[in-house]
Amino acid sequence: MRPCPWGRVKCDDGRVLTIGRLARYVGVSIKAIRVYHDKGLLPEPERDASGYRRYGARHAVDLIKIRTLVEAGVPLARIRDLRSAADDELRQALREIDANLSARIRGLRATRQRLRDFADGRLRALPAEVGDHLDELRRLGFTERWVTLQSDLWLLVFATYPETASTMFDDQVRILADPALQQIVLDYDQAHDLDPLDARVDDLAGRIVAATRERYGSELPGQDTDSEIPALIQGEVNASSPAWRRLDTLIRKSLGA
Amino acid sequence: MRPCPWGRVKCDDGRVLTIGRLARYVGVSIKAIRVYHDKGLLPEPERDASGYRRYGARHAVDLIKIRTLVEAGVPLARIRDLRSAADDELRQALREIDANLSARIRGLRATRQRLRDFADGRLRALPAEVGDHLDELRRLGFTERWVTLQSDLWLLVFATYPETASTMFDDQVRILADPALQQIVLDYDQAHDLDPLDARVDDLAGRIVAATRERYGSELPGQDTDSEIPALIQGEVNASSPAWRRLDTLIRKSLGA
DNA sequence: TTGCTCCTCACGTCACGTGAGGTGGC
DNA sequence: TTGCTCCTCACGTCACGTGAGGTGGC
Repeated sequence: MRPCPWGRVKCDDGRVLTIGRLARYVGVSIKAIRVYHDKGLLPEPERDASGYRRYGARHAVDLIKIRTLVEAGVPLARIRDLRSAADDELRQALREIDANLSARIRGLRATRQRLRDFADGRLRALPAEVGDHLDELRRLGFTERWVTLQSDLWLLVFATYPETASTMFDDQVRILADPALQQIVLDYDQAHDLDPLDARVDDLAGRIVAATRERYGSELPGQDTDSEIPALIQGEVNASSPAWRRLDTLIRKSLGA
Repeated sequence: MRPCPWGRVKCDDGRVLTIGRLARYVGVSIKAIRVYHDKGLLPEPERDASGYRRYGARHAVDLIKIRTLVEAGVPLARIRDLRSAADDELRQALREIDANLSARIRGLRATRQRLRDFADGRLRALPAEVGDHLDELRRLGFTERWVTLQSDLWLLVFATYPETASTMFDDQVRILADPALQQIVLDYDQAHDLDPLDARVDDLAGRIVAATRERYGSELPGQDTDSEIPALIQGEVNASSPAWRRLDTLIRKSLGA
């Protein structure tokens, strides 16, 4: 190797890099550099006789920092402001950016996993057991409205909570296997068209509360989850029938939820 | 738990979610959903009596897929095209997206490490040894031009190749410690102002080639690196002096590079 | 002279965000 | 009636990309 194989970077006046060389060197576009000038991220260098910008090593180093922050997802305006920030303010900002970056990496990993689930077809069709379950509902005398509702419901639950969906589904299957509980669900379905003030609504609410207490005790499931899915789904159910709406109100009051 | 705590998702006609509910549910903005409609990513649902869009579970599932692909960085136009893609084409696309995602995660990790280096001040000032080295150069009789050149050079190298910069630097220090090699570097510095055709240029080139062969044998360092930094730096050196330019040509020819 | 790089507007793009002005359900 | 959600333009924004039309060095 020659005594100074990397002995060049500057010429006589110390600024030799043209904008194109600087861009290729640091790995950003020429346009990006000009934008950084316009927005005050990178000081404009002096011009040579032809009006060309001439950059020195200092610019290259600054630009590398800027590029790194841009890659980290920091807005250009923020990067500009950080130029004039105090030292500990800068440190604090870098800590935040680091935490942000770490969150984004975790998010991308989750995204990757979800895409693999898609590729595995986990979302293209519901598990076969769900189809069997829907057929079973029809056989048991549930309305088509109820079956469709259940179909869409499980699609959503399996799509958004694949980890716990199977557990929830198995619970439903077991409920349907108990004749007394099955009857309650059938009555829930039929209550759709009742007058909200019909005594049968009150009666059904009482039976549901009792069955729920017996099955789950005082620790109601679905309360500890941080998802808003239960609330959303119940809201949609309520929207479709005044009787169902009143049923929900009564149950909610009794269970103290 | 009530027999059907998540039995709601649809009302009579099967589409109960308004755009706002759907948006909150899936975790995207209302505007984003409307954009996906406009660009053909998500089919427009039917409207209710008020002209409001009413969505079903199918839309929610589709939207979750879209959001996941968007998070993965897939352009909207691409996502739209994938809707009508054949099955194995889709699988191929998902493989590419996965590879892409993996590369982005790696990139973000590298960015994170570089930001930590910045925070540690590894770039704010050069290592102290570099400053000592520059002082040493002045003491040895190098021109200020050479010293400035070296300063900017090491700033760049340490900024872009922190891993190997120290190795390269140590090599330079050892070269300067050898009196014969030191003289060659001094002559390189002085050659800046020679006439390119001066016989001393040819002589210096010969000595550099011999010294390089002796020091590194046939295996020249810097050739195997995938970086274009050496070439860039040499280009800048050459630009500042016709004599240096000719020197580079002669050396290059002799070493067969 | 040719080809390459550079210059400065200026408009385009991508994925939305943000009112402007109006309507519909509890 | 009030407050909330929804509707449709339409323009704004962020970080550049992309010519348009012209100049300068080998």
